[in-house]
This record gives sequence, structure tokens and C-alpha cells, in this order.
Amino acid sequence: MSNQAAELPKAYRPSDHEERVRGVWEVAGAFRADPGRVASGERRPFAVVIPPPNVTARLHLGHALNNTLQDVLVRAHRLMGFEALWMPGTDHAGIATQAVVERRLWEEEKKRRHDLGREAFVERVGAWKDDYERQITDQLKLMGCSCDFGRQRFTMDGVCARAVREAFFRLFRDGLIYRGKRLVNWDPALQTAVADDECFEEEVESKFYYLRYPLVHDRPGDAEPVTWDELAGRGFPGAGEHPADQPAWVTVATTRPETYVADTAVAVNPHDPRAGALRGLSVELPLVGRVVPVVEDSYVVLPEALARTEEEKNDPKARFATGFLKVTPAHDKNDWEIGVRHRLAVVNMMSPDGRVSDAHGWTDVGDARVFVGLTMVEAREKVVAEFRARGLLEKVTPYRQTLTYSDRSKAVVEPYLSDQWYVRVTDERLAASANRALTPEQRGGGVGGAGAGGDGDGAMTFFPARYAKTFEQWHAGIRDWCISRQLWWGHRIPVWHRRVTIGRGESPSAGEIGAMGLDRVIRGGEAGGVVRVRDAEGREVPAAELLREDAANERVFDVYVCYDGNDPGPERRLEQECGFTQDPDVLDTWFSSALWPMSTMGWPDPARAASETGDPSMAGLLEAFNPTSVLCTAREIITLWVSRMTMFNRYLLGEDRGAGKGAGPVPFRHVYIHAVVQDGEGQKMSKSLGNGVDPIDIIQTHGSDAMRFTLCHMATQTQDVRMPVDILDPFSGEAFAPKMITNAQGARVAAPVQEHKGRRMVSSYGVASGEARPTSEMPAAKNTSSKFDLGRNFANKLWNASRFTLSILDRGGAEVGAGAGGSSPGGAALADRWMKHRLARAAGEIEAALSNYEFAGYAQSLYRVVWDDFCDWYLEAIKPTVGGSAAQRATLAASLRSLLTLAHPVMPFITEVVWESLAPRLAGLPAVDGVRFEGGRGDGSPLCVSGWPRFGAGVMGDEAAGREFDRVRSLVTAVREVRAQHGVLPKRKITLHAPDAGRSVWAGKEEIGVLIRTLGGVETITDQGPGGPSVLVSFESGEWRLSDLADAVDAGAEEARLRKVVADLERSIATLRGRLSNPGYAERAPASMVQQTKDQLAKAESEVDSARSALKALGAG
RNA sequence: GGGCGGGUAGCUCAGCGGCUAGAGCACUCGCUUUACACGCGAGGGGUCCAGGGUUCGAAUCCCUGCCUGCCCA
Repeated sequence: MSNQAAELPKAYRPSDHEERVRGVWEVAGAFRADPGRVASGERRPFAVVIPPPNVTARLHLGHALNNTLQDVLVRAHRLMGFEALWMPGTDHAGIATQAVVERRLWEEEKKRRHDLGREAFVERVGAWKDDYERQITDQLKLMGCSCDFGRQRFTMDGVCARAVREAFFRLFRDGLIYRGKRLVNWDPALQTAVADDECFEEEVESKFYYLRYPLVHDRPGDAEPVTWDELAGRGFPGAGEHPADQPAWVTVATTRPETYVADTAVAVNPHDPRAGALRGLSVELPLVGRVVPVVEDSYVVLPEALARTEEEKNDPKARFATGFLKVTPAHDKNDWEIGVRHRLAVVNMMSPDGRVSDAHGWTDVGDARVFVGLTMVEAREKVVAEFRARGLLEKVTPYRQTLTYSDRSKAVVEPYLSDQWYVRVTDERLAASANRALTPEQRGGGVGGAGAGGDGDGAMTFFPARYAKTFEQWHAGIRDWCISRQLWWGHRIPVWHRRVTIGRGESPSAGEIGAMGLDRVIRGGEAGGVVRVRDAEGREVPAAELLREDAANERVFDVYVCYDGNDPGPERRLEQECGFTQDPDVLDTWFSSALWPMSTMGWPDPARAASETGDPSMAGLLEAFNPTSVLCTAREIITLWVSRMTMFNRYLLGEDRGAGKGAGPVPFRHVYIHAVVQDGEGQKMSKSLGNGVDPIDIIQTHGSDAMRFTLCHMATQTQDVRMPVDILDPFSGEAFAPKMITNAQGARVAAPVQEHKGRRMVSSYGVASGEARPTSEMPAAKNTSSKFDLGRNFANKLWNASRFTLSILDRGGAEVGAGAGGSSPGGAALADRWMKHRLARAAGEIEAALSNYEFAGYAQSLYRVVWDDFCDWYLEAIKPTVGGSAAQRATLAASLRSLLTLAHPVMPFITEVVWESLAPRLAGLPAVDGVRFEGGRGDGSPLCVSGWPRFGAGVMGDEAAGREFDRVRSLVTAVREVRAQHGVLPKRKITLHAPDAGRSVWAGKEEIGVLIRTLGGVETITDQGPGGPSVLVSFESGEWRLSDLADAVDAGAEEARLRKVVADLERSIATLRGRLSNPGYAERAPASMVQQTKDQLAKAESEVDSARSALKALGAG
């Protein structure tokens, strides 16, 4: 391999190197984490589990950000000598993936999943998963992610599946998983319950229907109508206006009249003046004939006319309200709550496919049979018609209503009563345990957790800290977690069920229960199984009830059996011999994700996982790396995932490690919440808006390092990342800002057809919305963002600085004595001391930024030290001397190595490439005082494991070098200012006149003089006054002047320049004087502050004097 | 409805008690200065959302209002 710097091309071309560098890392096994080195105490662990991307689709820019930040942390810690584990993997994403595959199946084959059958369909989804898992892994590799790819897991693979079985079993055994009837969001199209986060809301034009319900006395066997006369007698306001002998009614307002058949009450606000008169009365539902009570509940909105406060009056519903609310507990969340409060009956009137049905918990159908079989929409019309026909429809008014839709099917979601499995997360050992995990400083309510410093209570910290509040409040108001999903793709719920009737000779008898093998389980003799029993009313009863032989009555039970899954035998027997069936549902995806920091490391049985995967090191993973170091994720994930991982880790590992259930280790010590990537309009990037940028496109055009650096640079603590999206012209390859329009939904999007340089193309929005079809003349254009130029330019800068450095190292040169190479105190050249000082400072800033998860701060510090310090000043400063000084070349090399290392976490490819050339050249150079690299894996290592720069106290504390070099920089800047203002060409040889003996001695010192001449483009520095025309250099006090700027000084330019200098100085003098003349300032401000102000004023006054006299000398002052 | 952010240069953002308020991009001027035009040097550009308060001193802390985004109900 030739490392001749001359052969490196002028510009950094990422595609020339990235693939090869990935190979270098792989061959070196650089990302392989060894739990043995942790167990032996050789290295400290640093572990991160990837938030597993969904196998639904390829990675987007949000993933790119998320994974870049993780990689920065992992690579930095690996460089620092930690045993770094980054656990990769993917998530099966139940509903999302199933929906994608179902849609494709329909589009391509016009088949539904039922046409294939469960097994064949799951196979299809599995094939999809294989495809996307591979693509995602490839993408991660292209991004340079240093995951331990050999350990890749999938939430449904064998290792993870065992964890799911074990977790479910333990929670079921401990009574923390139960079956409950609850209202769920029901998607009638997919016929499944969907989670809140799988829904979206939309406002639609709707109507309020006003239905009259006849008031009755609920007499056993008969309902006696209430007349208006009687109502008037009870003090019902306005009752007297109705015919006295006619039946009275109340009017309910509803947007869903079709559900009236499932009403089980009418509610009135207790503050409503009519409430008292209705107390004890009922209403009779027309057609159905059901008599339901009038109840009082303050949830009911008072009509506008009765509102007591402004707030009540302003309730948008007040305008539509009648004060009477039909209560349908089975079909409305709020009604469900009212039903719970008043112990109301629950009637379900809908079948799973969204039709009116009397087969799902509705027995008193009566004349309402006319509605059965209709869809909900048809039923609404029919109900309205029937009420109208009976004179019971008072009116209909238009109303804008918010409806909830299913994300996947776009169907209107129905609140639906259904049997579901729940995790009792409200248990103290789960939700409360999660909150106890918070570090005491981040806990609200003055509840200081003890035990900080350990792995359990108080061991978890959020960055930024404010998110701890989100976490804590979530658990304070948490509700039990519905974990069953009516899907085929996922972990099948490991519960076997059979309804048994016991007694009166029915089968099975208690003896037969014994024959099933369940008696031992029930009696606790078989540890691997648990039986739960519910009676006909759904109440849980002791399982031993099944074994009672002497039952006098026939008893019906639902029997649920769960095994730990270690032996499939008993389950098979239940199915094949005992008539049990496995629950058809699957678990919520988050159930398996919640186990991720455990399951990926082999829990519950690492040794078994090790033998099954053929990877012996798996046996030690869990012990070495859980708790992990940090979880990097986005805001909304706090409630969905962080919470659940915390609860499960603490509960399950708590049991294993003897700390107690719920008192176990936290899954991660730190939780870092990062920003969300938005488009230039502050909208979420989404497929349908066509405003997404594909990370792989950016890697192709700008390189992986450039993308990573840019994302890192944007990752600030408070702001979401706003990224204006440009369009990549497929003809010219140039990026341009698209013409934007507002679409029908009110989103700002790129116009479907774009024009650039006279050619037309289709934007991503055009393609996504179908509003424009790409053709060969008018092709589709990809999205990009000019933001990424920042990273590309920076990578190129680092590349060229490296090229230049390498060429200097190759040229070498004869020693040219002390001279500029080393004439300062301590023997080292000023520029070298300064550069090391800056490096030490930058390394300190970077370490601090990373330990606080301030990624933008890291990127900025890096950018400054590379570009400003190293390139603009150091490299320029040493040009004349470095050829003659091996010591300076050594410092140069050590500086570049430091920069490569500091940059490596965010720009792994380019730094590794340069390192290949730099490393062999280090051997022949002298040691550099105060700079060493620690934590590396020795000579010949790739950069990614070559150690981290550490600077000695002498370098860190070398403030003198900082001050002196800064003085040179000030003078040089002043000289350059004059040159620019006077249009002096770079090659023009100019002369700097130092003002007096003292300063000329400074500027005349060999080393300083070289710097000033080199950096300022000065030919000669002299303490002689100018013989010919000259101009003032504004530097400290005294007459620094420049001559030989031109054949004649441009008096006009000089006057303009000086006037500006004077004006600027006068402004600052006014500010400083004002501050000093404030009497409170001198008295109360710190003395050093006051002195600093005085010094600044003196300096400014001195400089303004020089400038004024120069103006006067020009004849203009 | 509850909670959490943000409003600083044309754009994207730093700064979060004291430098004459900064960076990158964009803009202006000059430059084939042999590492880099994905560059070098110089420059223009800001009543730091509005109003009140605390302070010797506020972009920065507190209060109120306006606008805007997100999370949870």
C-alpha cells in the first residue's frame, strides 16, 4: 500500500473510501464487545441498545440522527478505552408491518389475509421482515454505525421469544396479567383493537340530533308514563307550558343516535335546576322498550342558558347541549366512566365488523330488531327516521365534530367493549418502581429516592433533565396496559383456554381436570404452569374451585392456563387431548420491546442463549452490560417504551438478582432525548408530504461523514431540527429550493412539478400525492438539503489539512537550528505551544459536551479547532519553519492525530482513511511533550480503537502561549484589515513600522517576526519610521504603520477607513464610560470587572487618539 | 384541558447575568497567496417577539401578553 500524500486527490471523495474502511473495521473485529474483559475488570463497560427500527420500512433521516448520535457516544467511549457494546436489532412492529403486507397483498394479488390463512400469511410477513431487516442493517453499515453486528437480534427471534414467554409467564403467575372487559379503540375494517397512538383525529362536518325520550316511572313489570302535569308538580321548570295530561319527555342531544339502543341511562348535571324534579324517574327507550334511570353526573354539560360561569358558557358544547345526556357505556369513553360511577348496565349493540347486532351482549332487543344487521351508518339513518315517524325527533343541527380514525385502515374508530389482556402496570412494583428509578434531583414532589449510586432506585437520569417530569407524570396517571392485539403478526399470547362446565355429570369432571394434568399445576406442584379461572360472570375465582367434586350446582368456568414455555409438552397435551385452544391474539409489540435490554443479552437464560446461538460470549452479556449506559431516543418514546423497559427490567431482573420484584436494576443509567427532524416549514417529514430526505441519497451525494457531522451539528438541546428541503435537479445535479404550495390539507409542500434551469421535473410530493406522473422528459427528482454542505465542506477541509500535513511530514528537511522552530521559553515554538493549548482546550470542551449529550456543542468545538485554529492559524504559521524543525513536525503530526481522534466519533470514515497514512509516519518523529494517547489497543490498530488524546498540565495551563499568540493574531488581523481596505495585492511587499523600541523588540524577536511576516504578508518589520507615504495600523497604542502599500496611498480610502475606526472606537468608549459613570457599578460590581472595564477604556482611548492624529495628518481630521 | 419547548442577522441556529451579541449559509469587495474555490482575506447586516419587574448591570432571571411547535389526556 502506498501512502504517498501526493497521491491523495485534491478533494475528498467519500465513495472512494467508505466501503473499504468498513472492511478494515470488520476484519479488525473492532466493534466486537467482549463481556470477558468487563468481567475481568480489564475494561469498564459502555453499553447501548439500539432503539430497534421497525421492519416496516427503510430508515429515514430521523433514524439517521438517532443512530449518528448513538454512534458518536459509542465510538468516543471505545476510543477512551471502554469495552463498548452497541447492540443492534430490529422490531417486528406488529400492526404496522402486518398492514403494509396486507396492503401489498391486496394491491398485487387482490387477496386478503384470510384467503391465505394464518400460517401462510405470517410466512409472507416473515419474508418481508427478512428483506427489510437486511436493508436496514445495510443502511446502518453505510452510515458507519459501529454496532456489534454479530449480535444482531430481532424481537421475534428465538432468543427474544423465550424472553417474551418467560416475562409473560412470570407476570401472569404473579397476577399482574389479567383478562378484562374494557372499551378499546376498535378498527372495524381490520377488526382489531388499535392503540391510541395508532389513531389520528380529524374534524368533519357532522350533525347533532335531538331525540325525545319519554319519561316513565320504573315499576316492576310495567313502566308508567309521567305526565307534564306530574312533572310540573315535581317542580320541573317549564313543564306547565305542555299539555298537562300528555306524556312528558326529555330531549337528549347526540351525534350518534344509532347507539341509543345501547343506552343504559340518561344523565343530568346535578346543578341543573331540573335535576331535582327528575330524581327517581326513568326514561323508556323507544322501540327497544328498555327502561333506564335518570342519573346525576357533573360531567354533563349545562346548556348555554343555564351556564353558571363564563367558562361553562364558553364550552363549545354548551351551545348544542340540552342538559340531558344519553349514556351508552359500551360505546363511548366518557359514558363508560359515567357507567362506572353509577354502576350502570353495559349493553353492546355492535358486532366486530361494525354492524348492529344482538349477538354480542344485547338481550332486550324488542322492536329495535329492525336495526339489526345494518351498518352503523345505515342504522343512524334508520334510527332518525323511526324517531321522526313517532314525533320524537325534535331537530337536527349542523356541527363540526372531531372523529378518530385508524392510522392503518383509515376507518372511523369505534369505542368497543371487548375482552382483552392487561398488564396491571398500576401495581406498585411496576409504575411506582419506574418513578423510584429516577435520580433524586429529578424527582418531583420532594420524594427523594435513596440508594443513588447503585443500579436500582435513583440510578436513572434524563438528559435534558426536564423530560424526567414527563416520565414521572406518566406513571402518576398511568392506566393498565392493554397488551392483546387481534393480529396474526407477533408473539402469540401464551395462554390456553377452555370453557368447562362442572357438576351434574357434565364433562369434564373434577377428576378429568386431574387427568388433564392441571391438578398438579393448580395445587402448585408444577412450577412451570399457572391456572387462572373465571366464573360465568367473569369474576376470578380460586383455581381450586375446579377440583371441588361435591358441587351441588352446575358451574361454568373459563379456564386459562399459561406455561413458562420451557417444555412444549403440556401445551400440546392441552390442545390435543383436553380441548384447550391457544388465545388467537398476539401481544402488543411494545411488550417484546419492553424486554429489549434483557432479551438481546440472553435473558432469562444466557447460557442457553449462548448454546443456541453458538456464541459462548452471550453467556456473560447480561451480567456485564445490563444496566446499559444510555438509551438514545425521541420524546414520544418516553411513555411508549422507556417506561415499560424500566418497569420490566426492575421487576424481572429484580427477581433474578435477588433485589426483589420491582426493586431490580434500571435498564439504563441515562436516557438521552433528542430532537425530531422536521422540514423547513416545521412539519414532520412524512411519505405523504414528500418532504423526507433519504439518508442514503445524502451519503451518495455528500458522504456518510458529512451527513453525520451535519446532523450532529444540528442536535441542540431545546430546538427540534428544522431542515429546509431542497430538490436535486436530475439534469444538472444541482440542488435548488423548490417552489412551495399549500395543499388541500393545509400543509406546505413542494409544488408537484418543479422547474429549474429550463427543465421540468416531478417533486417527491408530486409522486407521493399522484398529482404528477414522472416521464422520461420530466423525471422524478430526489430531495436533498443544502444543510449537508456544511459537513461536506468540513470533511473536505479536514482532508486537505491532512494532505498538507502528510506532504510536510514526507518532505522532512534539515534541522535549521533554533530559529523559529524553538526559541521560546521552554524550548518549544510559540505556535506549537499555542496549538497544543488549543487542542487541550478543545478536547476538554468535547469531553464535557459529550458527557452532557450536547452534540451540537461537540460539533462546534471540533469545527473551530480544526478550521480556525489548526487550518487558519497553525498551518499558516508554521509554513516557513516546519521544514527545518523535526520537533515542529512532531507537534504537527501529534496535532493531526489528536484532531483525527476527536473527529472520529462523528466522522469515522475520513479520519480512518487519513490515519492509515499518518500512523506509519509517526514512528520516526520525536516524542511530543504533554500529549499522549490512552486507552488504545496498541500499534497497528485502526483509529477507532487507537486511544484518546490526553494532555499534560503544562499544556493545559499554558495560558502564556495563548496570550502571546493572540497578540500576534491581533496585529496580523489589523494588518490584513489595512491591506484589504487599500486593495493591496497578496504579493505586494509591504513594510511594518513598529512604534518604539520596546515593541519593536517584541516584533523583532526572530520567532514573532516570522509569524507576523508570514501571517500578515509583511516583507519587512522595522523600528524606523516610514520614509514615504504610510498608513496607521490600529493595534494597541502607539504608531504602528504600514508603508509600500501602493505606489501612492489612496487618501480617500484611508480617510474612509480611519473614520470608521474612529466611529467604532467612539461608540465603545461611550459604552464603557457610561458603565463606569454609573455610581452603583463601582460600588457593587466585582473589582476585577471594574478593572477590566477601565483597561478596555484606556486601550480604546489610546487607539482612538492614534486614529484621530492619523486623520489629522491626512489633512482631513 | 394538563405538561414541556421555541420566538436573536435574509435563512438555520449558538449564546442563557458582565467581552462593542456570535457561527454556518446567503450577500458585497478583493484574490488562479503551489493543502483546500467544498477555498483564502476583508466587509455589510440585529429597538435579541411586546410590555412590566428584579439587578450596579438583562438577549440571558421573574411576571403578563401575543405568536409557534411538540408530548399526554
